[in-house]
Amino acid sequence: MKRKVTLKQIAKELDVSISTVSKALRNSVEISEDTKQKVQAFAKLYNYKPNNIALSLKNRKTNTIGIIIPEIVHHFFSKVIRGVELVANQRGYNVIVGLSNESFDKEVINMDMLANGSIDGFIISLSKETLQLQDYHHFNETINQGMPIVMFDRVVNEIQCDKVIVDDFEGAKNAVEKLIQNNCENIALITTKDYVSVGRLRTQGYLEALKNHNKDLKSELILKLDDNIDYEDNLDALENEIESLFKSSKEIDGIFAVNELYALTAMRVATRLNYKIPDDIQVIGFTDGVLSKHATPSLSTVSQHAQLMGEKAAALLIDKLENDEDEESFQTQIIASELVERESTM
Amino acid sequence: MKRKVTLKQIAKELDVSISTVSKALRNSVEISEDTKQKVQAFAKLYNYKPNNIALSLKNRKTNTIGIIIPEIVHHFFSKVIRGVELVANQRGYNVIVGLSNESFDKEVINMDMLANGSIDGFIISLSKETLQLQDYHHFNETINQGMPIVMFDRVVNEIQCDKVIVDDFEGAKNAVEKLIQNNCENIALITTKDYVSVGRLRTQGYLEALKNHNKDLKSELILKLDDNIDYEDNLDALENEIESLFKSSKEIDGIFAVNELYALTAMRVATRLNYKIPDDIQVIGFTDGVLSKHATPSLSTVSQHAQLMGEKAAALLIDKLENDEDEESFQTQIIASELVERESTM
DNA sequence: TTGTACGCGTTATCAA
DNA sequence: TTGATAACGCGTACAA
Repeated sequence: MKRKVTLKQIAKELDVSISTVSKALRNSVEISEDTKQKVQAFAKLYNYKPNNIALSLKNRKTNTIGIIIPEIVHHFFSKVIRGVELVANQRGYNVIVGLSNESFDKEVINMDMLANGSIDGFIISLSKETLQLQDYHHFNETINQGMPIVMFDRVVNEIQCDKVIVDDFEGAKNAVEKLIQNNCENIALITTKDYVSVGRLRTQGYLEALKNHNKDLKSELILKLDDNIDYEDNLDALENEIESLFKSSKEIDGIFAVNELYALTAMRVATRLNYKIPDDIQVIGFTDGVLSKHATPSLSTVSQHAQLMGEKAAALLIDKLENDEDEESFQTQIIASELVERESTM
Repeated sequence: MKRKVTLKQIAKELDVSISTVSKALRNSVEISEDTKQKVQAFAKLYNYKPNNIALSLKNRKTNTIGIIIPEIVHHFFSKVIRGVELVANQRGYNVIVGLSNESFDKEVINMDMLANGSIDGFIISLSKETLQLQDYHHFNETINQGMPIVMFDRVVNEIQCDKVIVDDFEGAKNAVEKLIQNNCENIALITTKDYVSVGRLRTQGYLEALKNHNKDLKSELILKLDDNIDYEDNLDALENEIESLFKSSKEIDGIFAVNELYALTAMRVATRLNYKIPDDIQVIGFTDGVLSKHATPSLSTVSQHAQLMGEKAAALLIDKLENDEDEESFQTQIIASELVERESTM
């Protein structure tokens, strides 16, 4: 087992100084051809590679970016990571992943672990708990220490940084207008409580669409679910909620749901109640997930272009890292959503 | 914007030496209570945290582990990451993620990027291309340089290291025996070409189950698909292949598929051909994915316990990292798979 | 009780 | 053309 070889070892072996070796390997003109050849050959033989940690310390630059997300077993977030990784790698950066698991404390701990020199900047989507507590001190502290942050998807006005978001409002509005176009008269909304920013915006998009088409807002058509409950492990509860919705208003002929699970479950409940999709009821969800495509009938969705969000976030961050001029200007990039029509709409 | 504070700055500010500060912060008995208090108060005020990079360099230990996977937008792999991250964080490690994207070259590049000091050890699942090329030099080099590797799921005998795998053979055998128990007479197998180790083992499990129950092997019941084709973007092609299978042998009443997509598509094709599931045909897939649970009918699967694999892999790696005694003994941990029965079987 | 010196691996600057 | 030195930030053995 041969340990990793260092400049020092090469220098000793060849009986030259460390700095000569360093220069020779970087092809400095200061060094004679002879020495260069000798050193380079030796280095190649022993597969010398500079130690990244030493370089990071010296350059005060790790070439690593940290991404903190609430959950990784989720298509949206894993696609974002894929996008981040793609751009990061292209530009010579590594990606270190931290999971907050929707917990404020874990978010803080993870950031603390990384903020002490391990990375050059953060890409973050807020945990639900953080959104509820509205405690953003850890972000502001990090930013104050000169470490740039790019937030995506779940963002918040209180934090001054670059942001990448999807046009939740427009996406929702377009989806609902599509349903209206398709002659839906009573469009239900299945959404989350308001503290999750994206849920709120999508709800507003729904309202706006109704307003634009002079449709009355009927409160019995809106189902606000507690996003803290993991309905994935509790499908019965979710089905019951949705069934109540159907029963409280028998004329529902369209559904817009702010996530995949709600939309899918709505389809299942509707089918069980003998509605035909899309003839009796049309459904659109807001998601980048895979379930929609494989559902029967397949579910029309508002696609969020998660991977693109990741790519943009990484590009934004790296641009900031590599532009020394620390102009304190922040931008918010908005990714256009896209309505993907499948069998659940006409 | 206050930059991160260092020992040096604190020392200067308080007019003591750097080492005094260092010792005071670590509560050394060498330092007077007075000085300690003063230093600690100051450090707290300025939120001093030791620089990880400097520590890594000094200790030649990064407390970071690298995980290289073929693909992140995939439930199996993201669950593995979740498991790795869970254990790593508990034990004070960070996780840096590299994606090979099923490419040999990217696998090598990613490992090179990380192997030069950035991490203490690797957790890896081989890319398809690596499995095909059977070129494992980069792993052996890494191991020879004293960096431990733990491989999971897609492993290979040629590499001497710790491994975590699911009992693909047993899992497949049990699944097929379940179908036999449920009175299936003609059980088809939808699998991949043999270079992917897990596909091969699952195929062998199928064969073994038939043999154990004195069933003849009918080659027309076995469909071997090219795993290099991304059927997710090419569902029609997949459906055609499977439809041919059905047509070449009309008596199929059971299907075992080595992944979720194959199983799901088989169900869809069967339904289209007017088979009733599970009455006419029963189906079992091998997967940890979400599609199975939400499919109609829901799909029975052999669960791989991906998160547990990640946890075990991380524990194995960290154990090795923290046991200085470099006994060269490698173990292979086998995770028991579990048959999850849903509506596609009786 | 405090401070000095050294080393982790690298590069840049300056001296020889 | 080559080498010595300092610096990045930290911890520790040893000296004062």
